[in-house]
Amino acid sequence: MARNKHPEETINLILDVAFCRFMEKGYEHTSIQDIINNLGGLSKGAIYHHFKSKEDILVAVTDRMTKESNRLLADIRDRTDLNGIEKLKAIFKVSLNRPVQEKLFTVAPNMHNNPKLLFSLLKDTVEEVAPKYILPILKEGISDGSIKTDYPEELAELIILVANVWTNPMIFNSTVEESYRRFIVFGQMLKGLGVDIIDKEMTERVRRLSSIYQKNK
Amino acid sequence: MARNKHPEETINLILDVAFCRFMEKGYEHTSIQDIINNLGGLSKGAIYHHFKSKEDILVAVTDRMTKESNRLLADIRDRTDLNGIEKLKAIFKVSLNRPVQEKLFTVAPNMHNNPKLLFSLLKDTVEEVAPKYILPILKEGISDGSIKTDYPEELAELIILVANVWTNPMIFNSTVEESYRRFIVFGQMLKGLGVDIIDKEMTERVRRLSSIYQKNK
DNA sequence: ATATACATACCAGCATGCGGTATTAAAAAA
DNA sequence: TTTTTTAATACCGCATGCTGGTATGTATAT
Repeated sequence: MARNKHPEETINLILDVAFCRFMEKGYEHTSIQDIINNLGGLSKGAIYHHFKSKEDILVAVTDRMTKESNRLLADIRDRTDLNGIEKLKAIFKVSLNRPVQEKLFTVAPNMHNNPKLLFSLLKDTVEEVAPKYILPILKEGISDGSIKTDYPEELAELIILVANVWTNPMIFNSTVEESYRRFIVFGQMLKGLGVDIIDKEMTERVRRLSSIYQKNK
Repeated sequence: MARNKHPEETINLILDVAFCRFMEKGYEHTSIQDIINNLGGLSKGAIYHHFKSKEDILVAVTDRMTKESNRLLADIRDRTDLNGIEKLKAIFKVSLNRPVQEKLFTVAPNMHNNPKLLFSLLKDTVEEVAPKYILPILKEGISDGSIKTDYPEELAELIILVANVWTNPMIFNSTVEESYRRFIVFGQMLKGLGVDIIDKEMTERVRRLSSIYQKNK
């Protein structure tokens, strides 16, 4: 294949293919050759020109995954028309409704094959999402009186970790009803911590999302 | 090396070495050869005689890790001198005080290198510990009136997952004070869910445990 | 005698390294 | 402006060493 005038296209192609392979077969069971075979003519040299290792590809893939999701969170965080607790509620509402979520479910990744990718996302949740997006919102909520806690840092971690991990059917497989009940208990947990934001519309949305996921499994 | 009259010793030796290597270098970065080199003369044939694959070794290692901990839980679950909520409290008290916990901290395993091992433990927590040990206790608590919830299955998962994962410094690195605050927020969460079992003695124990871990890191 | 507990030799597949080539953009020369 | 030079980039594909795993051999315990 001839040299590409726009190498970013090549990089994106590699990431696209790698993402799909990782999701379908898992990171560990995807070989570089496997990626190459789905690259449409590109070779091993191309990959190692743009990425320094297989792991480097994984990092790039996960970065791309979290980046757009985090942009969404940043938008809500920086709004001025909502108070703290309203922003928190908005985050969950938007997260549940973004199309990417359905798209991801359609690819139906089985995180059981992907401990490495899973852990990257876990790490991102605690080390990036919690302090950069949830914590500022909680602090704002404390200021404006809509949220009460003595430990905003820890509360931010707990909330987003439980939401992103435990209620995630890609990680902990569950039936539609189990997902639904998990989300309800999650809501009770939040309420018990003084953050009452989960409403019927959201729990129903979880039911729908979960059934979409089940169908594509 | 000649044939061993007690093959279980060989098995245990392999598991001991593998455990250490996995903890130090991570499962993925530990090669079979690496294990062999620390086996004192044993060869590849020995390993593949007792274990069918590298992954099989990992499973055996994690099984050995969880087995004794689960026995502890079973003992409490089957006691007749405590009601539901007292058993739950006993579980956390005992878990925090067992010597194995300190021993494990002394090896100071870094779960960041071990997504696969971590995920095994995660899976065990949700699929074994929650339904087999925590759930029966919750149900007993519902019967005797000491615990109230409409979703005992999910509550069991949530409680033990947050306890085992989020408050675990081996997984989510944290300072002594952060560990302490996490555990307090965990206690608040439980209280909010109608399970008030975390007392001062336990939070102080967390502080001590965490400082032991920090020292050995 | 035979099943068990290992040892040894070997294999296919893997990630990665690397010498080489084609293409492009930029600078220099015309 | 056009042409030539230069150097950096994009890519190729085989070589290499290591990996998990297997096949087969051998000695020992029962």
